[in-house]
Amino acid sequence: MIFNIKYKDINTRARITEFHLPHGKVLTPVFMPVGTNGAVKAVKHKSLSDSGISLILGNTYHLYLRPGENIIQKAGSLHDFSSWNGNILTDSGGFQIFSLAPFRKIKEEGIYFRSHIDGSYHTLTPEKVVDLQRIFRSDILMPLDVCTPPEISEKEALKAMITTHKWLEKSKSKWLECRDEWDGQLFGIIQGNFYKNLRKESTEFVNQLDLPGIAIGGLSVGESVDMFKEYLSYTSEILDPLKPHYVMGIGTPEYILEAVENGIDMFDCVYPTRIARNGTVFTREGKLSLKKEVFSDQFYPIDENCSCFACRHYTRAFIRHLFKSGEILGPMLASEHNIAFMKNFVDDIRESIRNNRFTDFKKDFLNSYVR
RNA sequence: GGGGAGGUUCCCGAGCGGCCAAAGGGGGCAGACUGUAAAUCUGUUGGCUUCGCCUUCGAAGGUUCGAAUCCUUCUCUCCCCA
Repeated sequence: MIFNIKYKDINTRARITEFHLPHGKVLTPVFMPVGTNGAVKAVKHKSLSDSGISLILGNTYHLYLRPGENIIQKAGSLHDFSSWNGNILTDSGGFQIFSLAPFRKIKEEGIYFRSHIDGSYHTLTPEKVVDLQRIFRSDILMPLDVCTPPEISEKEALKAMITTHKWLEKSKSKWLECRDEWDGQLFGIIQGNFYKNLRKESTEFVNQLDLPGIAIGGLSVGESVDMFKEYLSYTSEILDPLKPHYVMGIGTPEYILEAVENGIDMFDCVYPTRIARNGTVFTREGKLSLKKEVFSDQFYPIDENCSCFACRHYTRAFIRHLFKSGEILGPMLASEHNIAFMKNFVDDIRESIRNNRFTDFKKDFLNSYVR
């Protein structure tokens, strides 16, 4: 994969990079909206491409259970199946092992779990997960990993990390075997929970595997903001600087600024689209919970300076009304706005890095962004 | 005009002598949401000087130690017959 670091901030580790994937060029820092089932919930592909989104997520675990890889193979690829012409990064299902814990058992060779849909029994191994993503023709593949919650013992964290490492080696071998079939890029995932020695070991392990990209996993899993910052900073400092850096599962504008400052290039999160569906939108002044009574007679856009469809055509008062009435258009407009917001936000971050004023940008943003 | 069924807290609706400021929905208000089992979930929803008191179950009286629940009258709504 062609990967170029285009600009580096002089005061922080923030940087602008560019890489080429089978479905187009990606400029970082980039925010990737999550489309678990091949669609960003409540958002049309056209809205995404209109907003300049070049890379979205899909989820191997979910797509494997439904519709199943056979259907996607028949369709040609996940892109063909979903009619999305941009890039797709597929997450492995490692996070589902974590979030659907009651249904699964982790063994050395893989995970045994019951479908959350119909209770049927399944097995996912690292090899199988790579193979599924091969069938999907994912532009970026994520390996199966073991994501763990905060406050587990060091022994448990070590065990999860070792499993993750073994699985990553298997994933790499499997990926190398089928590389001539398509140009999907496998990233490595760092684990190690909240133990610095383990984080260090995991980072070094992933670095030396020399994969196309590196992801920091196991953050934003319920730890405090301070813990997040501490472990983000600690881990990112020892990443191979010549690879794309991806922090999985963030986030909010605050988290993203923190990540960018630490040299992170990519991030994904359900947060912007989930809170949108639940009635909350981003603005540069902070979040607005549109269902609140105060918005009932605000006959102007969510954000005057936003050029998204929702802001060009609808008022806060009307979108609030849509939410209160249970109209599907409410979540659609809010989701579209939040995605546009995140896109504009990272565009501005990139601009500030290019002008060597990222630190000021961060300070100014946090000043006006009321939590 | 005759017969029947009813009027419960913002709405629908349970309760049918004390455990009732009154189940359960809905609506309202507020909070949460971070590699999506989420167009979801949680809290709250008569007032106050809040381990207690006051007002409240169509209205007014009555029975009772005690009434949303029983009795009387009035009033309103719905259904059937004329």
